[in-house]
Amino acid sequence: MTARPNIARVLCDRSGPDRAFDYRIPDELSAEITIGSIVRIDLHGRKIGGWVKEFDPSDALPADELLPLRRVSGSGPDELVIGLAEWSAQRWAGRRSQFFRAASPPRVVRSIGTATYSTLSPEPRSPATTRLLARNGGVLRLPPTSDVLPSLWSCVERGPVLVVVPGVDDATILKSRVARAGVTTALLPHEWARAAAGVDVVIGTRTAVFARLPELGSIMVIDEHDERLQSEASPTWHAREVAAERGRRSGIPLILVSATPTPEALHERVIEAPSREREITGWPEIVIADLSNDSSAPGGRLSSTVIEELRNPSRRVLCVVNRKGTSKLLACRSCRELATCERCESVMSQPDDDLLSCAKCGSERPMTCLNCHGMSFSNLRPGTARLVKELAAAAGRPARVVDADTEPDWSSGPAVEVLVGTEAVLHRVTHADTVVVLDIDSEVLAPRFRAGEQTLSLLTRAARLVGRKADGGRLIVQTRQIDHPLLVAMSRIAPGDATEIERAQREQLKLPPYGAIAVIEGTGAADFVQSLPDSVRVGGTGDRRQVRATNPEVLGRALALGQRPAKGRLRVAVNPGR
DNA sequence: CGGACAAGCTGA
DNA sequence: CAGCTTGTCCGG
Repeated sequence: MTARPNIARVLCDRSGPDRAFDYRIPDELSAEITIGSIVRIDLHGRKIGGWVKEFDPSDALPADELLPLRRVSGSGPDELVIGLAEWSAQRWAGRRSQFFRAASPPRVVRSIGTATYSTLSPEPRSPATTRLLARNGGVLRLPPTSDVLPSLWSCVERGPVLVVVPGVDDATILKSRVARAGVTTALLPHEWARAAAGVDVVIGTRTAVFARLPELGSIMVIDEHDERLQSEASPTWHAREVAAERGRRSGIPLILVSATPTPEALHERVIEAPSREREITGWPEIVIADLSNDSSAPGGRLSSTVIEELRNPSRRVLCVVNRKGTSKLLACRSCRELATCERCESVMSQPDDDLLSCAKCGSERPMTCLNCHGMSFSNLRPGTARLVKELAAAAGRPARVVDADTEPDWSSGPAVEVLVGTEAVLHRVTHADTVVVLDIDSEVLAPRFRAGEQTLSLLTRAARLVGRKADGGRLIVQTRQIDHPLLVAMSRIAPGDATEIERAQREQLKLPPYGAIAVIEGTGAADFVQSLPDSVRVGGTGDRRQVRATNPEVLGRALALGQRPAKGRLRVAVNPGR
């Protein structure tokens, strides 16, 4: 143990400067303070929180010229995680305090308990994962219906594992399965202190990648292709990339698990793919339905393949409609009747809390449903409302929209309802016999560089919902581009080929991971990009600019040098998801 | 972010 | 030129 520190360099929390200031450590606090401690400080006459990130820095003022620390509030991230947070702030051009907060417990932790490791090493294990671990990690391509548990057990054999999953529900389910096997676990962020003390398996969503852990044998990122692993808000940090950096810093392997790995995952990594036979049995039947020369559809939105499926009353069919357009329709929450105008029958909007108004003729009425006198309305996308009628007519059985307000269960009547929803429905409904993707083209052709990646992610999600072909699972994908290579590869159950198509395209266009992009938005965008060094290339006009660099490190360093406007808005999104 | 202070604006 | 508003700077 070195001499007691006299000075603490503290990074400020919340608003204010994203800067660190030095404080004198009073004698009575020196015993309990550590690097990462969460402390209270005085700054400019205000009491604020912060993190100790360094002791006795060489460029500090003499201790007697500094203000004293007020108190130590509790435990925070350790040195490894602090380094990871600082690296992330640079990589995604965000505030350090934001990442430090992600690395801190949700509630004050006064003391960290003792480790609870078990000596169990459960079976069965995954030989492919064991091989990857021996080669310092890589990509495990696992068909969507395959269980990840054997892979996790392979990791557990090596020591404590950090498992990052996309959704909160994924985390809770996995945690209970792991606990049932007699292996000790901690679920983040709630069990931050338990994880910091030491358990066999730490599970959480993307922020868990910043968890403080006393020792670690490996890291797993499950469903690496899932968009939820990336923050939608700026800074647009991605848990996969942070996990990779954490693995590098700790010298431990990272296992990326996905049925359809992204180009970022495949980049410079060893890949373990399933046998052709396991691949085929691990996916549902995938049918590509041609919409381009199929006239059986009224309105041209349903192919004969889909209509046939809809007419089979024993099959639970879930139709996914892609998000398109932003205008909204109001539908009664109780009877689902659309809010239409009594005079001109056009749709009505809701200018304030208790009034409906007609956009066409201007007439107004209270928020009441004409059909059932219900007083509560929900928003529908115009496409969805019309589509429900079309689908019900084609199916000869009722169709119902599933959104945030409706129960996701199938009706138990003589004929099962057809369910309809936007992509979010794939997270709400847990099982179906068939998923119909009504318009994959709007996904494949979307004007974003991740369009292909997101298409594959959607298909993987849908595949998991219907299950294996042997169990009746079927995935019908409607398209007007029957020859699209991505769709052809998927219909042949060759996700390896599909991910390779996507990877090669990114490489050719120098898009991530073969280059780095930042999207700069806001009134300060023009001035900001002008102030950047020559190491980056800038494009775009007005309040929306793009910055490109050869790699994320160069981009991060350049963005850190940019002049942020004193006033006006600026959003910097590095390698954004959307 | 928000307090401090300096530079600009207004009205008698 | 006092009294107020607006802008810019900076914090240990």
